[in-house]
Amino acid sequence: VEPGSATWWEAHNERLQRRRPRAGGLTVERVVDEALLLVDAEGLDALTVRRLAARLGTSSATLYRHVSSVDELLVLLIDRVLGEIEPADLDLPGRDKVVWVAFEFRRVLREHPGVVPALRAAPLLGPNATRSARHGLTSLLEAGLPPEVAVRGYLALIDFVLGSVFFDTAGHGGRLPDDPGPGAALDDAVSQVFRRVFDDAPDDAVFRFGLEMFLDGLGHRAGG
Amino acid sequence: VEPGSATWWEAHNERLQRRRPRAGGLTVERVVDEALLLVDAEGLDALTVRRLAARLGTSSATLYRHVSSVDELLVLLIDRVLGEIEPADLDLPGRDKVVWVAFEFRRVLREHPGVVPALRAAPLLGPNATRSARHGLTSLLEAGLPPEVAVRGYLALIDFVLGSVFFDTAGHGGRLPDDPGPGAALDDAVSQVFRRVFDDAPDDAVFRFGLEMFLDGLGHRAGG
DNA sequence: ACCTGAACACCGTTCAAGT
DNA sequence: ACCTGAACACCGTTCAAGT
Repeated sequence: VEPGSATWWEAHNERLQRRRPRAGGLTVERVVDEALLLVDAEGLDALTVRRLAARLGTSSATLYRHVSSVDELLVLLIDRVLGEIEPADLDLPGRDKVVWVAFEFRRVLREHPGVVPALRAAPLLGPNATRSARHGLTSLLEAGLPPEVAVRGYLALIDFVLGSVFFDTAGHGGRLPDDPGPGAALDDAVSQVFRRVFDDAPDDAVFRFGLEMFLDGLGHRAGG
Repeated sequence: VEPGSATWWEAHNERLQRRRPRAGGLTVERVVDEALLLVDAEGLDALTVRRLAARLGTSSATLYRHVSSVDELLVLLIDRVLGEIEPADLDLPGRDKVVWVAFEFRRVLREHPGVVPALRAAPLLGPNATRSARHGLTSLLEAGLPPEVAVRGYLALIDFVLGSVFFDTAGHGGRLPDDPGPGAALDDAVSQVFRRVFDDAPDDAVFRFGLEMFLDGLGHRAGG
């Protein structure tokens, strides 16, 4: 069974309930927590079975008694991170709720930039992923959107947030060069426009702008 | 110098002009072309120096005479792929030009799904990346948007396209399970909504929807 | 029954030795 | 001057041997 698939998650949950206490006190949760600490500190490349084992005071072979492959570890890591998403306050007006959903998803991913590439490892079907999808979609429905619009809208919104975070957390200081040097590649009329706009733009100007565009468009469909 | 940075690209271009013909007939272009074939056929994980060398009939050490690291190879690979983006037809009306830009970027990435994670390796400053950024931004300016709006709009649009492609090409059949099985994680009221919408939705329904939302929002700023 | 050292088949990268 | 076999320091994963 493919780690991260619906049937895998089912089997995983059964496994968790069936387990007996171990001598070493090592649990899947502890392994995943330590993996996240490692990724946060040194990036996804630093997450190797051997290094993780060393941090936990065991050998790599021992880790395979808790996690059956690196892929499975990544799946658990992602859902662990998505668990940090907080649902929107119930009293918020509709549009503000949608804004909250977008910013919360973005905040959590930006706090753990190393895990971003791992989002591609498997579909987002873990308990925390489905919980936040439920909350997100509910927010859009409460904002007055008909179901068809809300579902497409939620998924498109997630796409936009992920794309923003993908570039923002790439670790090369953004898409524009900090130090272009003389005769740099972007040194022409178009780069003048890019530069002029960015010289005084806050870090999340593009994200806020894109989100506003999107919400304006959504607003037109709210009447449904 | 960091591969992919503006100063690196400058040095790279000089290096290309200064080079003399090699005995084996192996060039950087040939190495990058073969790398793309390999990634298209077997995914990014299959792209190793050793395997690439074998396909080119040499040893791994020899490849290091053309490309100084895997990171550099990825940077060249990305710009190679972005070179397949075709500029919008000059006669298209403004809004259609923007739609073209989004769909072209999406088309090219979907044709080479394996390279998507590598987009994070370095800023997009290669010759083909800057050329298509120039064309894209020009299209938004021609659609009647003031420069500030056009720049933010272009970057937000790229974010959205990348996010869509990121999930669509993940190789696990999308974000929703094909075979949920009995009692699957999403089997509740919200999943009913997701399912109902998706049962008859074409593959790119979410992308088209998000793009329309975004363009509607942009349209309101065109007067600026 | 649980654990794990040692091994297997791979990596990226380097460099001394060859032509 | 150009090339490259062999080595180094790593990987993920397995399994026989230990407790």
